[in-house]
Amino acid sequence: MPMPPPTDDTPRRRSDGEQTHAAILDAAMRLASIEGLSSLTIGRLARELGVSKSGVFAHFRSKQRLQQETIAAAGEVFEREVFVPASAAPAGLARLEALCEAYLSYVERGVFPGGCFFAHLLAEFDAPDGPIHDEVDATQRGWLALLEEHIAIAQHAGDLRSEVDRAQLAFELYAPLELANYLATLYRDPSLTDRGRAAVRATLAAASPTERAWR
Amino acid sequence: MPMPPPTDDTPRRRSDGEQTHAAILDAAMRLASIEGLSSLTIGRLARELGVSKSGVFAHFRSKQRLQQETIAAAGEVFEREVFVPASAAPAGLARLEALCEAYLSYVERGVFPGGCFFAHLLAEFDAPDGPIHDEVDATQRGWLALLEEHIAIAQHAGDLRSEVDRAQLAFELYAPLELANYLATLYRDPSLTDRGRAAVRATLAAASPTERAWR
DNA sequence: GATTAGTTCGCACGACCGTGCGAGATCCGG
DNA sequence: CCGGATCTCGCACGGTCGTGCGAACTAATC
Repeated sequence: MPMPPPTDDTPRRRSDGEQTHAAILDAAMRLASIEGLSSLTIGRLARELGVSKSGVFAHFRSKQRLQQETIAAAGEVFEREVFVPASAAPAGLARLEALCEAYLSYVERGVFPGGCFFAHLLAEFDAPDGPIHDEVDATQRGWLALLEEHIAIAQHAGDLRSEVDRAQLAFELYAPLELANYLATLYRDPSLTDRGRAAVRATLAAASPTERAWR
Repeated sequence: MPMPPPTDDTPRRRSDGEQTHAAILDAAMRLASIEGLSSLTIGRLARELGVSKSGVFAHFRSKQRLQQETIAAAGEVFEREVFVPASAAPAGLARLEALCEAYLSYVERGVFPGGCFFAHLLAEFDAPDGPIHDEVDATQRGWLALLEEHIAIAQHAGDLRSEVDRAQLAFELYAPLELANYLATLYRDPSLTDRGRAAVRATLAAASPTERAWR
Protein backbone atom coordinates (compact mmCIF):
# COMPACT_ATOMS: atom_id res chain seq x y z
CA MET A 1 0.00 0.00 0.00
CA PRO A 2 2.39 2.69 -1.13
CA MET A 3 1.07 6.13 -0.38
CA PRO A 4 -2.39 5.86 1.18
CA PRO A 5 -3.73 8.77 -0.74
CA PRO A 6 -2.84 11.81 1.32
CA THR A 7 -6.15 11.41 3.21
CA ASP A 8 -6.49 15.15 3.60
CA ASP A 9 -8.49 16.93 0.92
CA THR A 10 -5.67 19.15 -0.31
CA PRO A 11 -4.26 17.30 -3.26
CA ARG A 12 -0.51 17.06 -3.77
CA ARG A 13 0.57 20.44 -5.04
CA ARG A 14 3.25 21.46 -7.44
CA SER A 15 6.68 20.76 -6.04
CA ASP A 16 5.53 19.14 -2.88
CA GLY A 17 9.08 17.85 -2.60
CA GLU A 18 10.58 21.23 -1.88
CA GLN A 19 8.22 21.70 1.01
CA THR A 20 9.13 18.32 2.45
CA HIS A 21 12.80 19.03 1.96
CA ALA A 22 12.50 22.24 3.93
CA ALA A 23 10.40 20.59 6.61
CA ILE A 24 13.01 17.88 7.05
CA LEU A 25 15.78 20.44 7.42
CA ASP A 26 13.70 22.34 9.95
CA ALA A 27 13.26 19.28 12.09
CA ALA A 28 16.91 18.38 11.59
CA MET A 29 18.11 21.76 12.86
CA ARG A 30 15.84 21.49 15.88
CA LEU A 31 17.03 18.00 16.70
CA ALA A 32 20.70 18.70 16.09
CA SER A 33 20.72 21.83 18.21
CA ILE A 34 19.39 19.75 21.09
CA GLU A 35 21.18 16.45 20.79
CA GLY A 36 24.01 17.17 18.42
CA LEU A 37 24.55 16.62 14.76
CA SER A 38 25.87 13.12 15.19
CA SER A 39 22.78 11.86 16.96
CA LEU A 40 20.75 13.10 14.05
CA THR A 41 19.13 10.01 12.63
CA ILE A 42 17.23 9.41 9.46
CA GLY A 43 14.84 7.02 11.13
CA ARG A 44 14.15 9.42 13.94
CA LEU A 45 13.55 12.30 11.60
CA ALA A 46 11.15 10.14 9.63
CA ARG A 47 9.24 9.15 12.74
CA GLU A 48 9.09 12.76 13.93
CA LEU A 49 7.70 13.86 10.58
CA GLY A 50 5.33 10.95 10.11
CA VAL A 51 7.09 9.82 6.99
CA SER A 52 8.94 6.71 5.90
CA LYS A 53 12.69 6.46 6.22
CA SER A 54 12.99 6.20 2.45
CA GLY A 55 10.94 9.34 2.13
CA VAL A 56 13.56 11.22 4.11
CA PHE A 57 16.55 9.47 2.65
CA ALA A 58 15.51 10.18 -0.94
CA HIS A 59 15.90 13.92 -0.40
CA PHE A 60 19.57 13.67 0.53
CA ARG A 61 21.28 10.68 -0.90
CA SER A 62 23.52 10.08 2.05
CA LYS A 63 23.61 10.95 5.70
CA GLN A 64 26.59 13.17 5.14
CA ARG A 65 24.65 15.32 2.69
CA LEU A 66 21.86 15.60 5.20
CA GLN A 67 24.33 16.83 7.80
CA GLN A 68 25.90 19.32 5.45
CA GLU A 69 22.58 20.68 4.28
CA THR A 70 21.49 20.98 7.89
CA ILE A 71 24.55 23.05 8.70
CA ALA A 72 23.92 25.23 5.67
CA ALA A 73 20.31 25.74 6.64
CA ALA A 74 21.32 26.67 10.17
CA GLY A 75 23.82 29.10 8.69
CA GLU A 76 21.00 30.87 6.90
CA VAL A 77 18.99 31.06 10.10
CA PHE A 78 22.00 32.48 11.93
CA GLU A 79 22.53 35.03 9.20
CA ARG A 80 18.90 36.09 9.32
CA GLU A 81 18.72 36.20 13.10
CA VAL A 82 22.12 37.67 13.97
CA PHE A 83 24.00 39.15 11.02
CA VAL A 84 21.09 40.93 9.37
CA PRO A 85 19.83 42.70 12.50
CA ALA A 86 23.35 43.72 13.45
CA SER A 87 24.00 45.11 9.99
CA ALA A 88 21.58 47.91 10.72
CA ALA A 89 24.20 49.48 12.94
CA PRO A 90 27.05 51.46 11.38
CA ALA A 91 30.34 49.63 10.99
CA GLY A 92 32.73 49.91 13.93
CA LEU A 93 31.97 50.07 17.62
CA ALA A 94 28.22 50.31 17.10
CA ARG A 95 28.23 47.24 14.87
CA LEU A 96 30.37 45.42 17.41
CA GLU A 97 27.85 46.10 20.15
CA ALA A 98 25.01 45.21 17.80
CA LEU A 99 26.61 41.87 16.94
CA CYS A 100 26.96 40.94 20.60
CA GLU A 101 23.44 42.07 21.37
CA ALA A 102 22.03 40.25 18.34
CA TYR A 103 23.74 37.05 19.43
CA LEU A 104 22.46 37.31 22.99
CA SER A 105 18.98 38.11 21.76
CA TYR A 106 19.11 35.12 19.46
CA VAL A 107 20.03 32.94 22.40
CA GLU A 108 17.40 34.54 24.57
CA ARG A 109 14.61 34.09 22.04
CA GLY A 110 15.47 30.41 21.74
CA VAL A 111 15.78 30.48 17.98
CA PHE A 112 17.10 26.95 18.27
CA PRO A 113 15.57 24.96 21.08
CA GLY A 114 18.91 23.52 22.19
CA GLY A 115 20.80 26.81 22.21
CA CYS A 116 23.07 28.12 19.49
CA PHE A 117 23.41 25.51 16.78
CA PHE A 118 27.00 26.44 16.03
CA ALA A 119 28.10 26.50 19.63
CA HIS A 120 26.90 22.94 19.80
CA LEU A 121 28.95 22.07 16.74
CA LEU A 122 31.97 23.79 18.24
CA ALA A 123 31.85 21.42 21.17
CA GLU A 124 30.91 18.36 19.18
CA PHE A 125 33.53 18.53 16.48
CA ASP A 126 36.34 19.99 18.48
CA ALA A 127 38.37 16.91 17.72
CA PRO A 128 39.83 16.65 14.23
CA ASP A 129 37.40 14.28 12.61
CA GLY A 130 36.12 14.28 9.07
CA PRO A 131 35.17 17.11 6.76
CA ILE A 132 32.69 18.71 9.13
CA HIS A 133 35.48 19.68 11.47
CA ASP A 134 36.93 21.98 8.83
CA GLU A 135 33.60 23.65 8.30
CA VAL A 136 33.21 24.28 12.01
CA ASP A 137 36.76 25.56 12.20
CA ALA A 138 36.12 28.00 9.36
CA THR A 139 32.86 29.18 10.91
CA GLN A 140 34.55 30.02 14.19
CA ARG A 141 37.47 31.76 12.55
CA GLY A 142 35.03 33.75 10.45
CA TRP A 143 33.06 34.89 13.47
CA LEU A 144 36.19 35.96 15.32
CA ALA A 145 37.50 37.66 12.19
CA LEU A 146 34.26 39.60 11.87
CA LEU A 147 34.59 40.85 15.42
CA GLU A 148 38.21 41.81 14.82
CA GLU A 149 37.27 43.67 11.68
CA HIS A 150 34.88 45.93 13.51
CA ILE A 151 37.31 46.34 16.36
CA ALA A 152 39.81 47.65 13.85
CA ILE A 153 37.29 50.07 12.38
CA ALA A 154 36.37 51.28 15.86
CA GLN A 155 40.04 51.81 16.61
CA HIS A 156 40.57 53.88 13.49
CA ALA A 157 37.49 55.91 14.38
CA GLY A 158 38.93 56.52 17.83
CA ASP A 159 36.12 54.62 19.57
CA LEU A 160 38.48 52.02 21.00
CA ARG A 161 42.05 52.47 22.16
CA SER A 162 44.46 51.62 19.40
CA GLU A 163 46.88 49.73 21.65
CA VAL A 164 44.47 46.96 22.51
CA ASP A 165 45.19 43.62 20.87
CA ARG A 166 42.37 43.03 18.41
CA ALA A 167 42.43 39.24 18.52
CA GLN A 168 42.50 39.34 22.30
CA LEU A 169 39.55 41.70 22.50
CA ALA A 170 37.57 39.56 20.03
CA PHE A 171 38.26 36.57 22.27
CA GLU A 172 37.13 38.47 25.34
CA LEU A 173 33.90 39.51 23.66
CA TYR A 174 33.16 36.07 22.31
CA ALA A 175 33.78 34.27 25.60
CA PRO A 176 30.78 35.63 27.51
CA LEU A 177 28.53 35.12 24.50
CA GLU A 178 29.38 31.44 24.41
CA LEU A 179 29.07 30.92 28.12
CA ALA A 180 25.76 32.77 28.22
CA ASN A 181 24.50 30.46 25.51
CA TYR A 182 25.57 27.30 27.31
CA LEU A 183 24.35 28.29 30.74
CA ALA A 184 21.07 29.74 29.49
CA THR A 185 20.36 26.43 27.78
CA LEU A 186 21.57 24.27 30.64
CA TYR A 187 19.70 26.16 33.32
CA ARG A 188 16.69 26.85 31.08
CA ASP A 189 17.05 30.44 32.16
CA PRO A 190 17.25 33.03 29.37
CA SER A 191 18.10 35.73 31.90
CA LEU A 192 21.62 34.35 31.93
CA THR A 193 22.08 36.43 28.81
CA ASP A 194 22.07 39.50 31.03
CA ARG A 195 25.33 38.28 32.54
CA GLY A 196 26.66 38.18 29.02
CA ARG A 197 25.46 41.70 28.35
CA ALA A 198 27.13 43.02 31.47
CA ALA A 199 30.36 41.24 30.61
CA VAL A 200 30.41 42.64 27.08
CA ARG A 201 29.72 46.11 28.41
CA ALA A 202 32.54 45.87 30.92
CA THR A 203 35.01 44.55 28.37
CA LEU A 204 34.20 47.28 25.88
CA ALA A 205 34.38 49.91 28.59
CA ALA A 206 37.85 48.71 29.53
CA ALA A 207 38.93 49.14 25.93
CA SER A 208 37.35 52.53 25.50
CA PRO A 209 39.63 55.56 25.17
CA THR A 210 37.83 57.48 27.91
CA GLU A 211 39.25 55.77 30.94
CA ARG A 212 35.98 55.12 32.72
CA ALA A 213 36.96 51.51 32.80
CA TRP A 214 35.13 50.41 35.88
CA ARG A 215 31.70 49.02 36.29
CA MET B 1 37.12 -21.28 22.32
CA PRO B 2 36.49 -19.06 25.29
CA MET B 3 39.62 -17.47 26.57
CA PRO B 4 42.64 -18.63 24.56
CA PRO B 5 44.92 -18.73 27.54
CA PRO B 6 46.28 -15.20 27.89
CA THR B 7 49.07 -16.12 25.44
CA ASP B 8 51.57 -13.90 27.26
CA ASP B 9 53.64 -15.59 29.92
CA THR B 10 52.47 -13.40 32.82
CA PRO B 11 49.75 -15.45 34.42
CA ARG B 12 46.46 -13.83 35.45
CA ARG B 13 47.08 -12.04 38.72
CA ARG B 14 44.96 -11.45 41.74
CA SER B 15 42.04 -9.22 41.04
CA ASP B 16 42.63 -8.90 37.36
CA GLY B 17 39.10 -7.55 37.18
CA GLU B 18 39.90 -4.32 38.95
CA GLN B 19 42.66 -3.58 36.52
CA THR B 20 40.37 -4.19 33.57
CA HIS B 21 37.67 -2.08 35.14
CA ALA B 22 40.06 0.83 35.48
CA ALA B 23 41.43 0.34 31.98
CA ILE B 24 37.91 0.46 30.56
CA LEU B 25 37.15 3.68 32.39
CA ASP B 26 40.39 5.17 31.15
CA ALA B 27 39.51 4.45 27.55
CA ALA B 28 35.95 5.61 28.16
CA MET B 29 37.09 9.00 29.45
CA ARG B 30 39.41 9.41 26.49
CA LEU B 31 36.72 8.53 24.00
CA ALA B 32 33.98 10.56 25.65
CA SER B 33 36.10 13.68 25.89
CA ILE B 34 36.64 13.48 22.14
CA GLU B 35 33.32 12.34 20.77
CA GLY B 36 30.93 12.88 23.63
CA LEU B 37 29.44 10.67 26.24
CA SER B 38 26.53 9.60 24.09
CA SER B 39 28.71 8.24 21.34
CA LEU B 40 30.45 6.10 23.90
CA THR B 41 29.78 2.56 22.81
CA ILE B 42 30.36 -0.74 24.50
CA GLY B 43 31.30 -2.43 21.27
CA ARG B 44 33.75 0.27 20.38
CA LEU B 45 35.36 0.23 23.80
CA ALA B 46 35.71 -3.52 23.51
CA ARG B 47 37.36 -3.26 20.11
CA GLU B 48 39.71 -0.55 21.34
CA LEU B 49 40.77 -2.67 24.29
CA GLY B 50 40.99 -5.95 22.40
CA VAL B 51 38.30 -7.53 24.52
CA SER B 52 34.88 -8.98 23.87
CA LYS B 53 31.76 -6.89 24.26
CA SER B 54 30.61 -9.13 27.07
CA GLY B 55 33.93 -8.62 28.77
CA VAL B 56 33.22 -4.91 28.93
CA PHE B 57 29.55 -5.19 29.65
CA ALA B 58 30.04 -7.51 32.59
CA HIS B 59 31.85 -4.80 34.53
CA PHE B 60 28.95 -2.37 34.41
CA ARG B 61 25.61 -4.02 34.09
CA SER B 62 24.09 -1.37 31.91
CA LYS B 63 25.23 1.38 29.65
CA GLN B 64 23.90 3.98 32.03
CA ARG B 65 26.15 2.70 34.79
CA LEU B 66 29.10 2.86 32.42
CA GLN B 67 28.31 6.48 31.68
CA GLN B 68 27.89 7.37 35.34
CA GLU B 69 31.09 5.66 36.37
CA THR B 70 32.88 7.41 33.54
CA ILE B 71 31.69 10.78 34.78
CA ALA B 72 32.76 9.90 38.30
CA ALA B 73 36.19 8.81 37.10
CA ALA B 74 36.60 12.03 35.14
CA GLY B 75 35.60 13.93 38.24
CA GLU B 76 38.47 12.35 40.10
CA VAL B 77 40.86 13.29 37.34
CA PHE B 78 39.58 16.85 37.38
CA GLU B 79 39.97 17.02 41.12
CA ARG B 80 43.51 15.72 40.93
CA GLU B 81 44.50 17.95 38.02
CA VAL B 82 42.74 21.19 38.94
CA PHE B 83 41.42 21.30 42.47
CA VAL B 84 44.39 19.79 44.22
CA PRO B 85 47.04 22.01 42.61
CA ALA B 86 44.92 25.09 43.20
CA SER B 87 44.44 24.20 46.83
CA ALA B 88 48.08 24.95 47.44
CA ALA B 89 47.26 28.65 47.20
CA PRO B 90 45.72 30.42 50.19
CA ALA B 91 41.96 30.93 50.07
CA GLY B 92 40.79 34.14 48.44
CA LEU B 93 42.27 36.02 45.50
CA ALA B 94 45.33 33.81 45.29
CA ARG B 95 43.17 30.68 45.19
CA LEU B 96 40.99 32.29 42.56
CA GLU B 97 43.96 32.95 40.34
CA ALA B 98 45.28 29.49 41.05
CA LEU B 99 41.99 27.88 40.05
CA CYS B 100 41.96 29.71 36.72
CA GLU B 101 45.59 28.91 36.10
CA ALA B 102 45.11 25.27 37.05
CA TYR B 103 42.19 24.96 34.65
CA LEU B 104 44.12 26.55 31.79
CA SER B 105 47.13 24.40 32.51
CA TYR B 106 44.92 21.31 32.53
CA VAL B 107 43.58 22.30 29.12
CA GLU B 108 47.05 23.09 27.86
CA ARG B 109 48.54 19.82 28.99
CA GLY B 110 45.76 17.95 27.20
CA VAL B 111 44.80 15.91 30.23
CA PHE B 112 41.84 14.73 28.16
CA PRO B 113 42.59 14.42 24.47
CA GLY B 114 39.32 16.05 23.45
CA GLY B 115 39.56 19.02 25.78
CA CYS B 116 37.88 19.41 29.14
CA PHE B 117 35.63 16.45 29.74
CA PHE B 118 33.06 18.50 31.62
CA ALA B 119 32.94 21.28 29.09
CA HIS B 120 32.01 18.65 26.58
CA LEU B 121 29.25 17.45 28.86
CA LEU B 122 28.04 21.00 29.35
CA ALA B 123 27.49 21.31 25.62
CA GLU B 124 26.16 17.82 25.13
CA PHE B 125 23.53 17.72 27.84
CA ASP B 126 22.44 21.30 27.71
CA ALA B 127 18.96 20.11 26.85
CA PRO B 128 16.93 18.67 29.72
CA ASP B 129 17.29 14.97 29.11
CA GLY B 130 17.58 12.16 31.59
CA PRO B 131 19.41 11.93 34.89
CA ILE B 132 22.78 12.92 33.51
CA HIS B 133 21.55 16.41 32.83
CA ASP B 134 21.06 16.99 36.53
CA GLU B 135 24.57 15.83 37.28
CA VAL B 136 26.01 18.21 34.70
CA ASP B 137 23.85 21.01 36.05
CA ALA B 138 25.11 20.40 39.57
CA THR B 139 28.73 20.23 38.42
CA GLN B 140 28.51 23.61 36.73
CA ARG B 141 26.74 25.25 39.65
CA GLY B 142 29.37 23.82 41.94
CA TRP B 143 32.21 25.22 39.89
CA LEU B 144 30.65 28.68 39.75
CA ALA B 145 29.87 28.52 43.46
CA LEU B 146 33.49 27.69 44.20
CA LEU B 147 34.65 30.73 42.25
CA GLU B 148 32.10 32.90 44.05
CA GLU B 149 33.23 31.60 47.39
CA HIS B 150 36.80 32.72 46.85
CA ILE B 151 35.64 36.00 45.37
CA ALA B 152 33.79 36.63 48.62
CA ILE B 153 36.87 35.80 50.67
CA ALA B 154 38.99 38.08 48.51
CA GLN B 155 36.46 40.86 49.01
CA HIS B 156 36.53 40.49 52.76
CA ALA B 157 40.30 40.54 52.66
CA GLY B 158 40.18 43.73 50.62
CA ASP B 159 41.79 42.13 47.59
CA LEU B 160 38.75 42.73 45.41
CA ARG B 161 36.33 45.66 45.49
CA SER B 162 33.34 44.84 47.63
CA GLU B 163 30.80 46.40 45.25
CA VAL B 164 31.43 43.95 42.43
CA ASP B 165 28.68 41.40 41.86
CA ARG B 166 30.15 38.06 42.86
CA ALA B 167 28.05 35.93 40.52
CA GLN B 168 28.81 38.28 37.66
CA LEU B 169 32.54 38.16 38.32
CA ALA B 170 32.46 34.37 38.54
CA PHE B 171 30.72 34.32 35.16
CA GLU B 172 33.33 36.64 33.67
CA LEU B 173 36.17 34.48 34.94
CA TYR B 174 34.60 31.25 33.78
CA ALA B 175 33.80 32.50 30.27
CA PRO B 176 37.38 32.82 28.98
CA LEU B 177 38.31 29.49 30.56
CA GLU B 178 35.59 27.73 28.61
CA LEU B 179 36.31 29.46 25.36
CA ALA B 180 40.03 28.82 25.70
CA ASN B 181 39.23 25.16 26.16
CA TYR B 182 37.01 24.96 23.09
CA LEU B 183 39.25 26.92 20.77
CA ALA B 184 42.44 25.24 21.93
CA THR B 185 40.86 21.90 21.12
CA LEU B 186 39.28 23.01 17.86
CA TYR B 187 42.40 24.68 16.54
CA ARG B 188 44.75 22.10 18.07
CA ASP B 189 46.66 25.05 19.44
CA PRO B 190 47.33 25.01 23.18
CA SER B 191 48.63 28.57 23.02
CA LEU B 192 45.01 29.70 22.92
CA THR B 193 45.14 29.30 26.66
CA ASP B 194 47.29 32.43 26.77
CA ARG B 195 44.27 34.38 25.56
CA GLY B 196 42.40 32.94 28.49
CA ARG B 197 45.17 33.96 30.87
CA ALA B 198 45.19 37.51 29.58
CA ALA B 199 41.41 37.72 29.86
CA VAL B 200 41.42 36.46 33.43
CA ARG B 201 44.14 38.91 34.34
CA ALA B 202 42.24 41.82 32.82
CA THR B 203 38.99 40.86 34.52
CA LEU B 204 40.64 40.53 37.91
CA ALA B 205 42.49 43.80 37.42
CA ALA B 206 39.21 45.55 36.68
CA ALA B 207 37.81 44.24 39.95
CA SER B 208 40.86 45.11 41.98
CA PRO B 209 40.63 47.92 44.52
CA THR B 210 43.72 49.69 43.16
CA GLU B 211 42.29 51.26 40.04
CA ARG B 212 45.01 50.13 37.65
CA ALA B 213 42.28 48.61 35.55
CA TRP B 214 43.86 48.78 32.15
CA ARG B 215 45.92 46.28 30.29
C1' DG C 1 42.14 -32.99 44.26
C1' DA C 2 37.58 -31.00 44.64
C1' DT C 3 35.08 -26.75 45.39
C1' DT C 4 34.23 -22.08 44.86
C1' DA C 5 34.49 -17.29 43.40
C1' DG C 6 35.74 -14.37 39.87
C1' DT C 7 36.70 -13.10 35.06
C1' DT C 8 36.11 -13.36 30.31
C1' DC C 9 34.39 -15.80 26.47
C1' DG C 10 31.05 -17.06 22.36
C1' DC C 11 26.62 -16.71 20.89
C1' DA C 12 21.95 -15.10 20.31
C1' DC C 13 18.09 -11.76 20.68
C1' DG C 14 15.54 -7.74 19.07
C1' DA C 15 16.02 -2.91 17.84
C1' DC C 16 17.74 0.57 15.06
C1' DC C 17 21.13 2.28 11.83
C1' DG C 18 22.33 3.83 6.66
C1' DT C 19 21.51 2.47 2.14
C1' DG C 20 19.50 0.55 -1.99
C1' DC C 21 15.60 -0.90 -5.13
C1' DG C 22 11.31 -1.36 -7.45
C1' DA C 23 6.61 0.00 -7.39
C1' DG C 24 2.66 2.71 -6.93
C1' DA C 25 0.54 7.45 -6.61
C1' DT C 26 0.22 11.91 -8.31
C1' DC C 27 1.03 15.71 -11.33
C1' DC C 28 2.31 18.13 -15.80
C1' DG C 29 3.09 18.88 -20.68
C1' DG C 30 1.59 17.25 -24.99
C1' DC D 1 -5.86 10.65 -22.64
C1' DC D 2 -1.22 9.49 -22.42
C1' DG D 3 3.81 9.50 -21.05
C1' DG D 4 7.28 11.06 -18.37
C1' DA D 5 8.74 13.38 -13.84
C1' DT D 6 8.44 13.58 -9.27
C1' DC D 7 7.50 11.80 -4.68
C1' DT D 8 6.86 8.62 -1.40
C1' DC D 9 6.17 4.04 -0.29
C1' DG D 10 7.30 -0.98 1.40
C1' DC D 11 10.79 -4.12 1.80
C1' DA D 12 15.29 -6.09 2.29
C1' DC D 13 20.42 -6.06 3.12
C1' DG D 14 24.29 -5.99 6.30
C1' DG D 15 26.03 -3.77 10.28
C1' DT D 16 26.13 -2.16 15.12
C1' DC D 17 23.81 -1.30 19.26
C1' DG D 18 22.53 -2.88 24.36
C1' DT D 19 21.58 -6.84 26.85
C1' DG D 20 21.33 -11.52 28.48
C1' DC D 21 23.05 -16.41 29.15
C1' DG D 22 25.83 -20.42 29.81
C1' DA D 23 30.38 -22.15 29.53
C1' DA D 24 35.41 -22.20 29.95
C1' DC D 25 39.23 -20.86 32.27
C1' DT D 26 42.12 -19.19 36.40
C1' DA D 27 43.37 -18.55 41.21
C1' DA D 28 42.55 -19.29 45.86
C1' DT D 29 40.59 -22.34 49.61
C1' DC D 30 39.70 -26.37 51.76
